[in-house]
Amino acid sequence: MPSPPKQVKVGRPRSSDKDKSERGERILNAAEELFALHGYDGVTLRTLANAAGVDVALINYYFGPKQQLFDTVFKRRAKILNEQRLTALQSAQQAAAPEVVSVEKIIEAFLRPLEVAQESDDEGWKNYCALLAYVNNSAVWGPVLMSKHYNDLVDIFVDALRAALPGSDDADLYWCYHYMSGAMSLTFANTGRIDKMSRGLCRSDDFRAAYDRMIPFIAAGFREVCEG
Amino acid sequence: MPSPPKQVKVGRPRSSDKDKSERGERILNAAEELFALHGYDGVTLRTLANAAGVDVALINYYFGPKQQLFDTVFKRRAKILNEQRLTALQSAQQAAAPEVVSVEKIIEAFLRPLEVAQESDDEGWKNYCALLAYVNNSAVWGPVLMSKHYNDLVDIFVDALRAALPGSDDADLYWCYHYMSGAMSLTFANTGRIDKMSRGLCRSDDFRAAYDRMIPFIAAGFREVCEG
DNA sequence: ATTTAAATTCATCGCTTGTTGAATTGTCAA
DNA sequence: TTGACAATTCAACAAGCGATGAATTTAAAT
Repeated sequence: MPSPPKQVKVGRPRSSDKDKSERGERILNAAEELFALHGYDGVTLRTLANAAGVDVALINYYFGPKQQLFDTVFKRRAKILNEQRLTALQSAQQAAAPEVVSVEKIIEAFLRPLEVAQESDDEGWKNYCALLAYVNNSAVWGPVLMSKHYNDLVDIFVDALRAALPGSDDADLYWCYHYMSGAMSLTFANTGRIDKMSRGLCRSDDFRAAYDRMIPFIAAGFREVCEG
Repeated sequence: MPSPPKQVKVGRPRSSDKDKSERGERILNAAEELFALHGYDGVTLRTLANAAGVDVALINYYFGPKQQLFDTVFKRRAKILNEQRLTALQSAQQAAAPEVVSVEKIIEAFLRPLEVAQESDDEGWKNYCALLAYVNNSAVWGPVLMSKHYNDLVDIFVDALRAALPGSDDADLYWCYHYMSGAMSLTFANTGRIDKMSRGLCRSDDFRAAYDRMIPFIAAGFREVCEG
């Protein structure tokens, strides 16, 4: 019997073919998911092409070589996350004016956008959080990509923390920020580790539980070290 | 002119050849370093063989397939670290008896072996800490390897924390432990991130600075969430 | 002395890798 | 209606992948 008409057509698709468009986005989404799960070297362009329902060569056509694709994937939501964190901080500052905003509110502005993203129905954010943990903890990617896309935000948040914790040493502030960064990336990476560790009592995907406890935890840490 | 006598001999080496022995260890050490830096898929057996000064086939001869090698590398120092943490906790408990040991002392027992290892002249521990961060933050390896090699220790430390923070909820304890785990793995991963972030004010390899601040930070967090 | 086992190198297997050039088809402006 | 350009598939490239069986040399056991 003849195999079904595969209908794989070469050349530019008709613009009426709706699912033939947004292919760039489909590539980015699949890349985000796969990179988050397997890391840079754990993903082959063919696996990725297959997951995105796209020919291998198209990846290079849109995004250039693999490294550039990785950077593009990482940058995409970094931009969004930065904006959301920034506006959250600014509105907290306005609400507190003329007083300086409290440590809790600053940390809330830092974490809330992640929690909202995770609870949203855009599955991509879950993947991005895992990717963030991968990059943040890598000695190869971390100092490059994190610094490139997040350093400006760090400056702003450290400024706010310095104002909220008057007289504190800058080294203390940066170290505490680093602890927060580590706790944040592991927690929102959603690895399933805490599920096993607690034998099902806590669930990795219960971001509300993670978020609610994390704010007092981190805030108390900052206070203890920076104004103790 | 004739090339210099390469002298690559086949067959079992003379036992007098000192540098020909301990080849298994050399493979493990090189694997530890490379896996920590590039992750599981970022390391090829040929690169590894080259770094260890060994033939490719020897890796399989000693450690079986690649996955098994990875597990062996991870397990090696997990065993040591577990023992050191455990004895540190037990001697803290003896020193505090008949009182229960404080939160600070428990966290100290958890972190101190890492700090000591990092400051030691065994370079391998630095690599292992980075590997730990990689595994801990990976959704693929984390729930498997961390649970396999560290869950027993978690139980013991959570027990101690429960005693130090009477009346606290177990979910609170596990979440706080998770935050500690995240802060620990990023901090000791030594990625160089904080150097860039703080523009040289803090240094990734200043483990003493990281350790000294981390204990009050984490302890205050536990207290706030679990007995607040 | 012989035999058995351990430790090593080498050559090779069948597949997979990232990347690219050429061919094909469609759009859109001149 | 033609010509430039955008979007896509296909086929192929050289290089590299993990794994392994065979050959070789030495050590240890009998």
